[in-house]
Parts: sequence; C-alpha cells; structure tokens
Amino acid sequence: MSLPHAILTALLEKPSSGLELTRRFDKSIGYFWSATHQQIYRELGRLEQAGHIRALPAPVPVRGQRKEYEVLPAGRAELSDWVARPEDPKPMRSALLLRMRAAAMVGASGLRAELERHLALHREQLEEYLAIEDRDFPAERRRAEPDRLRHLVLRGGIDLERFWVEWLTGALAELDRGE
Amino acid sequence: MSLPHAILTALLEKPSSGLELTRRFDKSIGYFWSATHQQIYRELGRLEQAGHIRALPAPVPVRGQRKEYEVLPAGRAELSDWVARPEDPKPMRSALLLRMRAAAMVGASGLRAELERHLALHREQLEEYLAIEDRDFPAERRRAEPDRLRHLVLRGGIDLERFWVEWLTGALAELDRGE
DNA sequence: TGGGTCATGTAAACTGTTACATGATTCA
DNA sequence: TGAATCATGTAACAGTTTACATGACCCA
Repeated sequence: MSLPHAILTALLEKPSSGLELTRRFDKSIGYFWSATHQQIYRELGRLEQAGHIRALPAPVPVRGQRKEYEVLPAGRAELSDWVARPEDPKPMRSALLLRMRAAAMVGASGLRAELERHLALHREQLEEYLAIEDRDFPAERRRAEPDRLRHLVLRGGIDLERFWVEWLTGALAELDRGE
Repeated sequence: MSLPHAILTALLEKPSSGLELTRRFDKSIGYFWSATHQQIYRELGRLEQAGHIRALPAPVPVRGQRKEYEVLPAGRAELSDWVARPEDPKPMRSALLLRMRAAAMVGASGLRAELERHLALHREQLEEYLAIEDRDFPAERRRAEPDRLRHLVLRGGIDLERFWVEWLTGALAELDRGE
C-alpha cells in the first residue's frame, strides 16, 4: 500500500503529469518502488478523489491533453503521517534462490548460465547507481538533511547491488568446486 | 509466477497436505517465497487439474479431511524446465527506503525509531538463519550437490540479513551525524 | 456433548500486469 | 494530410491479502 506515498513524494519533489511521473519512476523512485503508467494514472485518480492532490486548473479538461498535478496540504499531511507509521519488512522474494532450491531436487542443468546472467545484470545496475551518485552527490561537503537522506537511500541501492554481485560470484565459485 | 514451482519443490522434498505445506513455507521455502494457506490450497487445486501432482488415494474425499499430495512425473518435468528458464530479477521494493525518501521531503520525525525497529527484526532473522545453518549444515565435510545447493540458498539469506544489519547500523550513525 | 484444534476451503477487495483504445500535437 | 509521438486512459486478468465458513477429530 505504498504506491500513493511514492507518488506523493515524487510530486512534492516536482509537480508533474502522469507521463512525466512514469518516466521519473523509471529512473529514480522506481528503483525501489516501481510502477507502470497504468498504475500511476489509476492512483492519480484516487489521490485526486481523496483530495490529496489536484490537477492544475486547465481551461477545458480533455482526454489526451497533458494534466499536471500538485500535492495539497492534506496530501502532505498524509505523507508525513505515513513516514512515521511502523510497517514490518516484507519477507524477500527471490525467484533465483527458489530456482536454486528447486535445482537441489531436479538437477542444476542450466542454472550456471542464469547465475552468470544475473551477475551481469547486477553489475550493470551497480554502474548505473554509481553514475547517479557521481552526478547528484559529488565530493565531500556538508549537505542539508534532504540531500543526506536521499544519498542514504541511493547508498542502500548501491550496497545491495554490491551484495548481489559478491554473492553471485561466490555462488558460481562454489558451484564449480563440485563439478 | 513462481508459487506453483515453490510448491512442486516442497512436495518433492516431502509429500504433504496443504496445511503441512503452509507450515513448511512458514519456516523454510517461505523465507524466500512466502505464501498463505489460501494461496497454497488454490494452487494445489490448479496443479492437480494440470496433472502435475495428485492426491494420494483416499477412500472418500471429504471436506475437512487431510489430503496428501505427491508430485507426478509431469510435475517434475515442468519444474526441471522451469529451473533452466531465464527470468530477470524483479526490481526491489523497499517501503523503508521509500519512507526515507519521503522523509527527505516532509521531515524525518519518527524515522529513527522505525530504522531501529527494522534493525532489531533483521538481527532476529539473522539469528534464526544461523540456528538453521548450525542444525542442518554442520561442520566441514564433503557434501552431495543437493545439500550444497540448499546451503548456498541459506547462505544467501544469511548474507542478505547481515547486509541489512550493517546498512541500517550505518544509516543510523549517519542520521545522528546531522542532528 | 461441547469446546478446541486440525484441516480444507470460499469470497471479496486490492494490487500489479498486459493489451488495447483514443485524442492531441508536431512536423515533413 | 498523414505518420510519429506525446499523453491519458479502459478493460481484463493474474496474483496477493484478509475475512470468513465448514467439516472432522480429539478429549475432558
């Protein structure tokens, strides 16, 4: 139940239309809370209904025409509440780990290639995050809290990709030891 | 779309009834592919329809009466295919990271407590995994492939919990630096 | 015999995914 | 003017979650 809050956050960062939001999800917030444009439009409708956001006044609302949204005070209040709301971490879901467990029962043929493919993908993602860090959080300097928090989040992404790269490397080595 | 394969794997490890499966999900396969008993019963029905599993012959099938399933050759073949089927990792989803990003916009009050709570939960989970490792994969000895694969999977869970413990510890320290 | 637990299930609401539809704008 | 692209949406379905319903079995 976090999509509306992801959208509120994105809109506070910068008022946007549905399509702009979709694009920003593809390369920012979406790194840890992804959504398709259909989900986003549906949720924008609900948030507007709820009085949490509003469309900037347009002369005549027409389908197909750009509609820009901004957060209303009620929306900001809801987001602020949500930040302090406790919520347990969801158990992880990894189809890859599940595959390995299945492989223990039916044989590991084809598994090696998949591990290598994932390793390459995680390396790519890591590079992408590091490029963003270079661009958005340069050098050592005292930063304001918003920037420090955003940087912490990005660091989470970076460290997690590093974790997978290392774990997959180790798993491949371990697979080799036995064959 | 991995729940049926999680169930096939669990049933190959040991034929079971729906409730037994639910319990084993709660403390084994469910660590990386969780499911409720409702999902499991529905999926058992589908797998039986598809001819991938069968209920052990019972005199008269009655609601409320234990029904044990086992995997049929077709089910094993399907699982074997699936293991080699490529599938990209899903983008991660972390409500906690999203909260931090939201906190950058509306203020971080209440966030510290939530980070600490998550840190404690991840420490607990780590302990649980380590206990399982002690129990199921003792000492240094040459092991057969199935065991080595299962151990790799558990290692993944352990390392991931360690990752979160370290990251959360660092994030808390970093939060303190500025207040 | 009646309450607790084991066990299997149904129903509804919500979230996420995939495919498609429609109008507006731009520019060759 | 017609093709490409921008932009907003609808519809149908699959997966997940939550609440509830029903029957069997055990044992005090």
